[in-house]
Amino acid sequence: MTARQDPARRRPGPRRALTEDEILDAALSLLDAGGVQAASIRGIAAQVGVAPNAVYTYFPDKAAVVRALVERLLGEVDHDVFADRGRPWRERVEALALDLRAHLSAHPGAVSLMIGGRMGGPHALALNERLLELLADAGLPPTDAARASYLLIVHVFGSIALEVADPHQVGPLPPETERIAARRQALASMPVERFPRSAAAAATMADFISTEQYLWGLRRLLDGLATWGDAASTR
Amino acid sequence: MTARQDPARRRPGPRRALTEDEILDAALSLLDAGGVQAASIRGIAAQVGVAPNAVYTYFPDKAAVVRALVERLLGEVDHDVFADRGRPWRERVEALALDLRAHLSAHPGAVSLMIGGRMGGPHALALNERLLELLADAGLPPTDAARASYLLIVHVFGSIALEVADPHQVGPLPPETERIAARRQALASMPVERFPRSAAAAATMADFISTEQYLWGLRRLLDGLATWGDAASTR
DNA sequence: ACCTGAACACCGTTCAAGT
DNA sequence: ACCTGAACACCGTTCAAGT
Repeated sequence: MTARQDPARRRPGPRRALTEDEILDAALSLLDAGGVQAASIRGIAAQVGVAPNAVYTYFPDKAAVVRALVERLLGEVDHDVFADRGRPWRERVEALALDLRAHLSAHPGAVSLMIGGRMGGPHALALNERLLELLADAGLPPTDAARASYLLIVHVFGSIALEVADPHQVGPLPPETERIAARRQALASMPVERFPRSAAAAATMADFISTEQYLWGLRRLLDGLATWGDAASTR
Repeated sequence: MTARQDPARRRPGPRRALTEDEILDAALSLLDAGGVQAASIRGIAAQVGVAPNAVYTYFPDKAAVVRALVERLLGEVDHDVFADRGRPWRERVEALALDLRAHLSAHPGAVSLMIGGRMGGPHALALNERLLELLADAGLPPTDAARASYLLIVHVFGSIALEVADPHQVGPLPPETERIAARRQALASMPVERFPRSAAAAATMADFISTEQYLWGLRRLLDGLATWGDAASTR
């Protein structure tokens, strides 16, 4: 994804005016400011002060830019917060989940890009590796750890994807208090007679801090893994 | 989303040449054949034999077409398979989850459209209502049912989103055997020394039928809900 | 009311040319 | 090797005009 040239033999022409990182900086700032559609090749080029097609000197196509950007964001996750083997494994999973969520929510526009691709770069794999180590520490045999890690990944990315799924807004997620107010307002348009339970559920959920629901789900999931692990060990 | 005209007072001009459903048919066939980018307003118009801007007589903008399409797909889910209150609630949840998965996997291109929006139409709400009824039957108090239903929705849509996340392919998902072969082939490019656990996990998971992993995760999740429900009832 | 042709302001990507 | 201008084949959407 990175170094294309070995810094030896590069004879003619000007040195490159840009770095791949500068291009990704521009892409990310456009993504944050204007959402997915604002992060165009032409927009990036304009931002870094270059002709649109110059970007193709650094990346073969737009998909490569997106992959590199996703990789960079995943690389920002701090592994230390859940690498501490002294703490209970459930706490470590929660720390990882919260850290991932914090990083992804900071760039709502990037979430759909992550889900849209395969997330198979080195940083993605490194995170997966840590999660599998963690589940091995928890006592899960390798096959179960594999399944459990995938389940956890689905929860983390699925939760955040549904959370940021609001095409109206661009830019950073508004503070939680504003989002509660917006949800409450949306309730008014819900036909209560036809969908009484959904209306009641929406009214209840509107007040939840999103992080609360995220962690609640994660804990139910960990409960499921634990009971099943226990059942397996007594089999 | 539908009827814009009451069939009274419509005096001048030609009767409308199309129906909203014909437009959605075209959108869906393009989506299935060529993925999200093929389902363009211009493509739809060409498919139904009309100028691009004629579509705007039926829908205010592309987002409205997408919303209507999502609603239609969600409306195709058969409520009977999980409405039977005689069966155990876990079986009913599994039936719903499998049915939803079958419908969504039939149109891989539509998955990102569903996650990208709010899914707040009548059919989406009707499904949510059924799920909440089901969880109430299971004995969950309303607040817990609300949280649990959201958790289940995250699992269903998150699983399918990650599953179809392969921008290379368009059209229907290949049969499971082909996908296993593809996953096995992708393993070759994984750096085993750097990511031993991920490599082993990928090797294991490659052989799993996806439906198997989907149901495995769902059951862990239901286990978590059950233990927690029990704990709550003994509180 | 519904459809059309033409246009506007965008895309991603390619190609030939300059240095 | 890197960048440019120009072009190609697309988008979604709007507008004035026809019936």
